[in-house]
Amino acid sequence: MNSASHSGRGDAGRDADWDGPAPSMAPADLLHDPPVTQRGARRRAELIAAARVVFERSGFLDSKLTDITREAKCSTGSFYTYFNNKEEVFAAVLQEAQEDMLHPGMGRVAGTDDPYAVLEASNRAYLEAYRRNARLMVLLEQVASIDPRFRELRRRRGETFIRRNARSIADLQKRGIADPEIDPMLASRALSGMVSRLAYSTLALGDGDGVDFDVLVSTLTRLWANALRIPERAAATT
Amino acid sequence: MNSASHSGRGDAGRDADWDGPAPSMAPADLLHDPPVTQRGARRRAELIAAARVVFERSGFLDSKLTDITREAKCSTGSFYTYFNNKEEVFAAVLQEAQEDMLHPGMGRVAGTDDPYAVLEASNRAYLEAYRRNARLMVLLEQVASIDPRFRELRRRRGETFIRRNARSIADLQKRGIADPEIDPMLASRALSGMVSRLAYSTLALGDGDGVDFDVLVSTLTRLWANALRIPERAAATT
Amino acid sequence: MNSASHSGRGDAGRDADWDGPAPSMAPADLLHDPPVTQRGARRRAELIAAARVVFERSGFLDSKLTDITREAKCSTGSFYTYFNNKEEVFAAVLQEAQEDMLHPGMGRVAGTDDPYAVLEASNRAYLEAYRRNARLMVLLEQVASIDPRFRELRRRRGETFIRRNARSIADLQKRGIADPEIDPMLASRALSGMVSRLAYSTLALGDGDGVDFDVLVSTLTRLWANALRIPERAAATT
Amino acid sequence: MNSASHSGRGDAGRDADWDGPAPSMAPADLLHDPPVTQRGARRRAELIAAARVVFERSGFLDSKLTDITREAKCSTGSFYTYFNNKEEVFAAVLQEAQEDMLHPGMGRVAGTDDPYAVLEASNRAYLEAYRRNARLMVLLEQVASIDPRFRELRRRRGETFIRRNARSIADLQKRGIADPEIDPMLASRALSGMVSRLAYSTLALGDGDGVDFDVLVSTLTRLWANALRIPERAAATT
DNA sequence: AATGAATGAGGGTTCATTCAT
DNA sequence: GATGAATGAACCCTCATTCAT
Repeated sequence: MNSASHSGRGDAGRDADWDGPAPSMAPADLLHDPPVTQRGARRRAELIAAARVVFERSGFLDSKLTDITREAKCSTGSFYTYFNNKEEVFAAVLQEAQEDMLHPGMGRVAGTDDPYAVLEASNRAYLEAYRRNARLMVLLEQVASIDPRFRELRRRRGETFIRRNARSIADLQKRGIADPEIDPMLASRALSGMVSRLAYSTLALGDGDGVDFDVLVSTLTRLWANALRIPERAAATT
Repeated sequence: MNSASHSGRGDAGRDADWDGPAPSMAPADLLHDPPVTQRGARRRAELIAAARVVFERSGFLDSKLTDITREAKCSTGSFYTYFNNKEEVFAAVLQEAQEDMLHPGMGRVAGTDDPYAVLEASNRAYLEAYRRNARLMVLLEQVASIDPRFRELRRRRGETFIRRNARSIADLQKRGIADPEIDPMLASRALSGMVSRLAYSTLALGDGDGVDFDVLVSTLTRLWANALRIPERAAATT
Repeated sequence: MNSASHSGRGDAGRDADWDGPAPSMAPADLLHDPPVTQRGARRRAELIAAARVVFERSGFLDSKLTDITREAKCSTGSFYTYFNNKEEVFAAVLQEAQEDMLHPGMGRVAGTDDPYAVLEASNRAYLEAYRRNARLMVLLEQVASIDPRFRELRRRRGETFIRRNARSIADLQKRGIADPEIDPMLASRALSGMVSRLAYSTLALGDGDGVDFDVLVSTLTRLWANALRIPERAAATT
Repeated sequence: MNSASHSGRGDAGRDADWDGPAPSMAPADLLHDPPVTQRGARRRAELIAAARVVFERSGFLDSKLTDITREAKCSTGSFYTYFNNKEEVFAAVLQEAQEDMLHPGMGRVAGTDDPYAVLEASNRAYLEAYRRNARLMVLLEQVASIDPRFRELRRRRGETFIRRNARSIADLQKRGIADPEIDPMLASRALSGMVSRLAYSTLALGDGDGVDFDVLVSTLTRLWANALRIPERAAATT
């Protein structure tokens, strides 16, 4: 049915059992009371948007709270009405991007069971989402390297993908399409890492400058498929 | 002769063309005048050792210069006799570890040409070196995410491995052992990334807790070999 | 007729000449317009009750206005409908307790003129009232040490007792029961201070842990009586 | 030999067993490393002197750190070389005054055993010391009402006097000079409180304005003596 | 060379009070 | 009257770097 997917929702509706209630990207322990009025909600949103702009422009460490409030055109005090500190706005910024990052709404390989095609579509969706949020990912790396709470958050985000893909791999093994000798979880860890790492270095940092996006997708897909010994155009058995 | 290697020195003496003069891990613009007297050299070494201890204990950002001088049992002022700032000591700390990290002195798979065996040995050497310096790698990630000079340094370090491995892949392709359809440089980028990423997450961060080291080596090797379609025990001779 | 009394109302009706119009515990310049509607009165009372809870829990300085409004389950803005600031609620809190503190409603040593008995009853009544309001007295000390207006208030409260007791002493001297050599006012100052100080340290702060309340009363009474050379069971009649 | 004494050292050399090593007025847990150089010691002293001036002028709460450094003519940073915060300088200020406050070097009633005379001398010494440090005592009251650590410090300071005086009382009782019915510790608590309280209100706050100092001494002494039933001019038995 | 005190700009954070809704 | 968001002056504290001794 489904296969390796960084994000695909081929098994939509059935993964409610994965991460519990809803995999929040924000550490719960630093959440401020949410605003009550409409004006409050608007202000909060403005601050989050401003924060994203400032963070992406200057990085987390070099962003001063006043930069954010200046960008949001409000007073310092207002910031503290909605957040307790810089970490907390950053968590809110991530929260906003979360949906797009975890469920890139992949290109729906409608009507195919070809694992290779599904894999490719899934990779493409993941990489496209990564590209859209590249600046944010750089930020996440930065903050994760500084603050353990965000390190944990990054880990959880990673685990979501890893488990999802481990399932796909196990599934393919069961169907006799993938190398049965390989531990699905560890393989997923390695291959998911391969994809996210390459995404980070090429899409976020701009390493290996000018790699063609499609080549990126196809190469990663081919390596992934090869690694698991998935036949290129596997007889898409009915 | 040689093959995929993260670190091997099978091609020793031939990499002079890589990074120019001498692949130093320290950004040149950070270097202080070296000490002249012998006592000075000792002091400097003590400071570097102390810095490593402090950095590994508290992270780069939370390490204060006074923490380092206190650990080194010397005055604040003395620090500036040997280094211009925190970045510079950190560069020196990395420099000290450089030898071990770039040239893990792999076990020289003496007398074999089997690409798979060479690959495995090479991966093992890399991962062992990584494990030895895990704390430092976490630090490098942290500092690279903060300071562009170290980001560049990390990039260069990565490129060293990537090019080395790209060369091995091209070589295997020429010998008809590896999938010729794949771009060696991009594949190397992806696979080297896979290895270093998994090393980081399992060995440095302790993710996927308790993965057996040998399983790590063999899984990565198998995935790598599969990805390139290298036969497991390819009759590599001739 | 009457004697040393920290609070007794043996001389009720005659103290109109003490502090002017009405001995209010609240500095007049702090007073807000009183509420008009009935709902307003209730609100105000709720805020005062909440303030007392919060003040006693956190002390004056650490109590934030929002703590009080949160405790009173009303908005920040509403606070300012009834009070101008923190000092003013505190004054209101004291006002509420004033009756109990100034006029402990002592047990009316009915039908006796024995100065010793009256003294003891009076001390007991004072200490009992002190015990009931111990937390508030700690607060008063705190605020008095911070705000001159409350320092003045505390002084006036003290003077009330001091003058009352000075009168008793003078009376006893006139009757030949107390040491005539002593200045009644200064002696009252000293002895009233002795009582209130010991009340503060033992009942409010818990010093000299576990002093029995009755021992406290009898010791203070004995010391007071001795100090003035009042005979223990003086034939006080006539 | 000796008798009630707030400070007297009639029993000098024998009280080493009272409070242990040395009754420090400063909470140990907030002490900064002492300066090493002479310049450092001077600076520290200047800051303490400046702090005392500022504290006495503006009170603890209204004194800003910059007021102190301005008064001491040094930078903000220097302050933190010697103290961690306002509390700590205040502790240092108290420390400096400690000697004078705990051991006022009483007027040495040389060659007399008359308890009354000793008592009077002792009270005089205490009150003189109090007068000298009146402003500081107001400060101590203020800070103690705010910070539990100083509340504890005040308590300990008080206990020193209380225990000292309790001994004297017990001693007099043994010698048949004082009322044996009274618990020495509680009596000491009450009477020591009487003295310190009156000292506070008259000498520090200026209540009962213009009480003559000698009258203060003699009245307190007489009340104290009376309270314990010490004969005015007890037969100073040889 | 070594020491450790001196510097001070700069940031985060608080919270009483005001005011638009 | 009630609400709760908005304000921003004020202050504490940090710490890399310099410099007198």
